[in-house]
Formats: sequence, structure tokens, C-alpha cells
Amino acid sequence: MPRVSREQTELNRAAIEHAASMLFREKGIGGTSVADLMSAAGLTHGGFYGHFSSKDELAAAACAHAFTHSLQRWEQRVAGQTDGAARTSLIEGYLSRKNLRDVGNACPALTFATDVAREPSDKPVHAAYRAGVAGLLEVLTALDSAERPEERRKQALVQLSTMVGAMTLARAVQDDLLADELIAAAREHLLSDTDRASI
Amino acid sequence: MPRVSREQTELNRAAIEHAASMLFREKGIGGTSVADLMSAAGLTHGGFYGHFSSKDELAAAACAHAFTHSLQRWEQRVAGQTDGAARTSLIEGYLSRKNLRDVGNACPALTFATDVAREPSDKPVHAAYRAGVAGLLEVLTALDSAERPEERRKQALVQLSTMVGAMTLARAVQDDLLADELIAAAREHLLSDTDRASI
DNA sequence: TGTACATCAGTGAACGCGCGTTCACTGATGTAC
DNA sequence: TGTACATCAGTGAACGCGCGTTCACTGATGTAC
Repeated sequence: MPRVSREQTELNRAAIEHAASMLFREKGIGGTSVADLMSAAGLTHGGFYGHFSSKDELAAAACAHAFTHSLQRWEQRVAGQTDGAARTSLIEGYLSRKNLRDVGNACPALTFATDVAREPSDKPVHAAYRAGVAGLLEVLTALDSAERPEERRKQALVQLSTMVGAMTLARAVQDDLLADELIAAAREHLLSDTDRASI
Repeated sequence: MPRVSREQTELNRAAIEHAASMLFREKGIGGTSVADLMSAAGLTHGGFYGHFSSKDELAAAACAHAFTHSLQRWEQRVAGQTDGAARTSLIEGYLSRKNLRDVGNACPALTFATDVAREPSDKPVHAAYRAGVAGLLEVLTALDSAERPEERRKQALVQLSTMVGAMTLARAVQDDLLADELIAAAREHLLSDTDRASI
């Protein structure tokens, strides 16, 4: 069944990118083979190089895709809310049991972090990752309630660090009690900050 | 030159464990081959299975070793200081440029986190990791200045999350400015907590 | 203490396997008339 | 609109490579006398 329509070709490329953005987050870039990816996208491995020139190039595209997709979900979640309420529901969505297990849809700032850090610095995934984190920080900075812009920026940096760290540890400890404790403590801490600031 | 003394055999085993604890932190468990390890320990790959029954078993030993080693360094660093001062220098040591680049000696709670999270749950490294994080949390809980023990525990959970998250992101972004910003923001935030509490 | 021999830590070639990537091939899609 | 042909997206075997692991071998260490 070779040669599909141009429309289908586009859909297939998108399916590969989507499968990669989930599998790379779940199992890592190195932990996911091109054959795994293509199979998840409903294709066979040989066709991969018609869409991407290398696995590295796909890693960059998948990373960018994951950030875009995550930001879209955030925006949908908080649509129409005030900044304070948006910040609260963002934190609650991030620091949740669902987000703990649904790694394929989790925040790429966290799930790509170690892979990207260990990748040689000339790999294309770095630019995508850096841009993604910068974008996340802009959103968080905009939502913060502090008066001074520098203060909002600092709060955003700390907030993202705390959320990323809590979920990183919660995923790694393989202990539901400790994971819940980490998530609850971080959530309480960040939400009490919001309360304090909004009084 | 086969068959070395029993004493040398012990030293060799320790060298393998030490090399692994550094290389696994730097390049990941999957990113480090047995041949790499053995070569870093000054041996050839074939001898590995005289010391460990599998790479998985070594991963557990190296993880435990990394936590032990890190805790020892912490204790040396803060020896004789008051709890407040100890907490401050611990935070300053963790959130530093040196710690950003010296990944081989960095906190295993962070450097092993993603590897461990992705490892099948029956792998021996999980127990070592969980115990290590629990140990770190005990130290941080003991150092916290809050009155109520539950409060100290919560502070420790949040503090570790923030430190781990900030360094995870700082390592991954490959951007010195943003990395410094993350580290400085987290440091400032955590130290201002200390100040507040100790007044 | 000195000698003869058994032990076994370390060596390096070899194994089967899965990886990223390439390529000749296929046949439906797209195009020219 | 219908036909003939060129294009090219997807297939699956094959490639070279590095991996974790095994194993026959070596010769210094450890031991028995």
C-alpha cells in the first residue's frame, strides 16, 4: 500500500511527531527507537526518513510540539479566568496525581530536561527546549500577582522550579505516599503564596 | 597481568562503583556502557561480572554510593554549624555554578531521577533511590527552623523540590544567563525563607 | 622459610541483539494529454 | 472525462555498529606442606 495522498502524508508526519512527543516524554529520546515511534504512528520504520532527516531532527520537532501542545492545554484550561484564578488552576493541574502518571502529556520542561541536558550541545533539540522553557516562563510571569516586573519574573522562575522539582521527585520515588506528600507540599506552598499576594 | 591481591580486588570494586556513580550521574545509566565504566576504573570490560552480577545491580550500588557520598560531603560542609547556618550553606552549595557543571558529583536525587523513573519498577535501583531521597529529606527536615515537625517536613519537601527543579532546568536550558537566573531566584527565595523564620 | 600447586581476578575475543540508517522495490497518487 | 505514464510515500530486508553478557585463557596470588 505505498504512495498515499498528499493529505495523508501530512497526517502521517503529524502522527509521527505526535507519537514522538509522547513517547520521548515517557521513555526518553534514547529509550524510544525509530521503529517504536513509527509503529505507534501506524507506519513501518523505513518510511521515517521521508519525513525527517534524522532522529535528532525529530527530537527537536517533537520537543517543540510538546511545548506548543502543553501551552495550548494550559490556555484552554484557564480561558476566561482572572490571572489569580488562572495561576491557581495552573498549579493545581500541574501538581496533580493525573499529571504524575500521564507522563506522555506531561510538561516537556520536565520530561525532556535530563535528555536535553545530556545531549551534545550542537543537537537541534536544545533550541526547541530553551524556547519552550522561555515561553512557559513568560506565561507564568504574566500571571504572577507581584507589582514589580522583576519580582514577577523571579516568582515565575521559582514557581516553575518548584513544580518541576516536585514532579521529578514524585515520579522517581515510586512510592505513592511520598509522591503525594511532595505534590501536596509543593501545591500548598505555591497556593499559599498566591493567597498571600492577592490579599 | 591477571589475579591481583584481595586488597586490590576490593579497591577495584570500589573504583568501579565510584566511576559508575559519577558516569551514571553525568551521562545516565543507559548512556554509560560497561566498557566505559571499566575503562574509567582502569580495567577492561570482561572483568565486570566478577564484581557485579549485572549492570542493573551496579546501578543500584552506584546510586546508593552517590547518596552516601553526597550526604558525607554535606555533613563535612556544615560540620559544627548551627542548624540555621547549616541550612544556608547547604542551599548555597546546592544552588551554585559549581554544582551546575560538576554533574558527576551533583545530587543524585536529581541526576538519577529521570533514569530511575523510566526504569522498570522491579529494578534494584529503585530501592536505593527511594532510600536516598528519604535520607536527604530527613537531613533537611532536621535543619528546618519551623516549630511543628509536620511543618518542618513540608518545608523540607518544598525546599528539595525547588532545589532539584532549579538545577534540573538550569542544566537543561544550555543558556548561562537563564541558568544563573534560575539558580539565583531559587537561592534568594529559599534563603529569604530562612531569614524570615530565624527572625 | 622455601617450594609446588591450586585458585581466581582480570583479559580480550566472541555471542546475539537492537539500534539508526539505507535502499531496491511496489503500487496508488498525481499529471499530461 | 478517460487513459497512459511518471512520481514518490511507504515497505521491509539489509547494513554496520555498539551494547550487555559469556567464556576460554593467563599468570600472579594464596595456600599446603
